[in-house]
Amino acid sequence: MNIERVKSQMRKGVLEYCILSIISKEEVYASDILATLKEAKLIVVEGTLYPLLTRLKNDGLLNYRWEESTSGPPRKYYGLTEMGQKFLTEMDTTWDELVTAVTTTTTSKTKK
Amino acid sequence: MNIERVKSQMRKGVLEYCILSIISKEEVYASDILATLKEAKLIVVEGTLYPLLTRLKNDGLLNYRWEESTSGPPRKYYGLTEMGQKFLTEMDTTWDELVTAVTTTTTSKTKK
DNA sequence: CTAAGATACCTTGTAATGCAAAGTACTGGG
DNA sequence: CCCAGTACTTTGCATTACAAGGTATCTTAG
Repeated sequence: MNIERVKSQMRKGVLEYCILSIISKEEVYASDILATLKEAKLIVVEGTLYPLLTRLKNDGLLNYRWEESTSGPPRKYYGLTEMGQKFLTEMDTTWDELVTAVTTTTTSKTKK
Repeated sequence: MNIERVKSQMRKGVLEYCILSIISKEEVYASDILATLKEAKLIVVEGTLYPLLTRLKNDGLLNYRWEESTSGPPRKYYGLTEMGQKFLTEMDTTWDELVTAVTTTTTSKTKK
């Protein structure tokens, strides 16, 4: 047990949320997402992101289009589907509730 | 993919944190913890909690003492060890950082 | 044309762990 | 003695983040 494992653990729970949120702002491809997450100190590696994007796409939350690049192979630009947007809204609520729940738990007075 | 799975997913990440926090306030036994989490809308079941408590104990973050009950089998009352308290402090920081990171990610303007 | 390097996407194997469900054990009432 | 209630434990399964390695495309240098 170490603090790194805990951080990773906490990250897991909000990864999908953050990714959907990033994609909702503009069409991006994998490296953009990695960069944005890194900026926010949410470290994620390729091996985590790609399968996750595929999963979200298979669930109908995302779609993508290929776009040529001037410096390498074509990229998959992801966008939110209507369903994805609806889902993101629900996740906003879920996140708020979680923050409230944690705050309650970690700050409430002893009862008895 | 459904919103319930996402909630469950998010919950996972903060479970240990919340449990340590609850125990830090007073010595409690499993059912107390379940009740407190339930109040905060963090649904957890026995099969999740018990192994987790055992893990935290094996990691030296918790200790416990048996206490007789007037209405059933004896109870394990858990308390934080010194190491557990230190760990909890780190988790406080980790949680704050995560909230900041998510807030940043989900509210930041489009860059480019 | 070829080789090398950069970029981008994908796959495989592993370990961790939340959860459902079932099991064990202690207590007191009828 | 049996049953209901309480408390703790165990087993099997499914999910999934991550590390590591693989494949494919494009550009540039020679």
